[in-house]
Amino acid sequence: MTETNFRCGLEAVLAILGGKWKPLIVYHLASGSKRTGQLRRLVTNVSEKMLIQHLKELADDGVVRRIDFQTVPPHVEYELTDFGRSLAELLAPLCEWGTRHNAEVAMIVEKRARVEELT
Amino acid sequence: MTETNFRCGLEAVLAILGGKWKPLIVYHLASGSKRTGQLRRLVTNVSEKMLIQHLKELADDGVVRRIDFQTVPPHVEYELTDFGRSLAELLAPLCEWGTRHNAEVAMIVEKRARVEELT
DNA sequence: TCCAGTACCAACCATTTTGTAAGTGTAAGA
DNA sequence: TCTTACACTTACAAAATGGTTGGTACTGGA
Repeated sequence: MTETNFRCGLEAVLAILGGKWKPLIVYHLASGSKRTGQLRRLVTNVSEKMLIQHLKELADDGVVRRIDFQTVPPHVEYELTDFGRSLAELLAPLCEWGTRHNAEVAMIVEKRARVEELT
Repeated sequence: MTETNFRCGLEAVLAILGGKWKPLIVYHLASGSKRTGQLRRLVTNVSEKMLIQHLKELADDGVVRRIDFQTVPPHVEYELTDFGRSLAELLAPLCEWGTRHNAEVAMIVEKRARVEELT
């Protein structure tokens, strides 16, 4: 069995958080456990299906913990594990950068939209 | 025209670096300008087509600068802009985390591969 | 009795992303 | 003369990811 080897540490992080929604899910869980519906409202544009799927993958990978309160209607909460928290800590500087450069990035996104309209 | 609004700074970062290969491209350019072939060899598993495409997008977004030496055969180098460098700085802690947790992540990846074999 | 709420599933479909292959032009070297 | 190298393009195909819809079960409230 060949050992998985990453060229650099970044590949390892991307292997865990590389999904489209995963960084945002982990980010929102950094402030405390959340129910599925809460996450659905917090994560912009995510569909229910993809939220559930990525949560499942994050749980399988040991990044989040799923807590089923065994009630009806169902009450489920997701929280970060220690492993997940260590990942969430990495996201803080990204958030700060994004907040500082919000205007620049917004311009870039709008410029892309304009270019797309022309093609 | 509606203004692009991000729910959090992380969305802004993902809007720029969210492509599959973009974080790795920016990471490798952090150590200095590179030619296309060099990047191809450094970025694990990337196809030529996707490398070129993501480089183009990063150049369009002002993250990298493309330098054409106007020779034959062609000699082109890519380097980070100041904007790109500020992004690359964000990746350093991710690399460190990934290096520290290399073994854990490798196990996760291998466990996924085993689960996939069973389904 | 009916409806809302919750969390999730499965089937099917759509979209996006990626990969492969063949091609371009031209200087330099074999 | 032919081949190699470079960087990139285009067309087509494949794979991956994502979205929609209808469904499940069951308590509690209207």
